Amino acid sequence: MSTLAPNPPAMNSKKAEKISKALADPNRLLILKEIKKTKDCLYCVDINDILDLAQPSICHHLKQLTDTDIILAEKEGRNVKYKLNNKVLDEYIQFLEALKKD
Amino acid sequence: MSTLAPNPPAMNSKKAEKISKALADPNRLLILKEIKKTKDCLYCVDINDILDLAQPSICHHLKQLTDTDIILAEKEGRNVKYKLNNKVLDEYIQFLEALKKD
DNA sequence: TTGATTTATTTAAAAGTTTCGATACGTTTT
DNA sequence: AAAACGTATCGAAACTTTTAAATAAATCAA
Repeated sequence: MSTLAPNPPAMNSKKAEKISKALADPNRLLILKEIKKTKDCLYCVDINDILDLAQPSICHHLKQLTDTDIILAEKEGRNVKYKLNNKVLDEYIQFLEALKKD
Repeated sequence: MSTLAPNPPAMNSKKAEKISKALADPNRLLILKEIKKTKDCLYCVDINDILDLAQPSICHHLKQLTDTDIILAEKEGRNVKYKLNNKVLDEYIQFLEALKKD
């Protein structure tokens, strides 16, 4: 590991702000809860049954979540499946923990 | 403890959504970081030096944070001092943890 | 009591987000 | 190849949030 080009920190205020924004919506929290329920990954197609929203709106919310990497998308034919990114969620939690520790 | 009137859960999606919203702003994250720096509590008056915002805007941001109880306000003469509410932050973190565990 | 200081509220404009219809794109099925 | 299916993008309307000027309210100092 070079001493001249250190890795950027895993989480910073800018990223934490974006993740907070991604979590700041009831529909997106519902999506995350559904992903949890599946125990593995959730198909985009199934979100239509859960949220009372038009397809472009669901797409928009999924984009907010994937853009922060809090969920990961994987294409499977014409479907897309989503799963939680534990790593990023943990980094966000560490950022929050750091607000209290001193 | 009565079995007929159980306590509401400490954290739920609605509250988590509000806290996420409160955290979803760079100025508010800066306020939280400043509170951490003070090691105890931050005076409202000092936030003017930190944020490049008019006084009513600072007041607005502090209200977003106090409304979720993520910070606690205490009046001291004509000043107000703020400190982090570890309890609520921990409850929020537990909510996030619950999104991954199954 | 008067003036200075600090915080809160009101109002309104600017900026940002959410929503959906229309439509495009990629993949599978027939 | 054509139709069907699932997802993504565009554009515009509705809604929410952020900002600050003006002003009010509360406390302190002279």
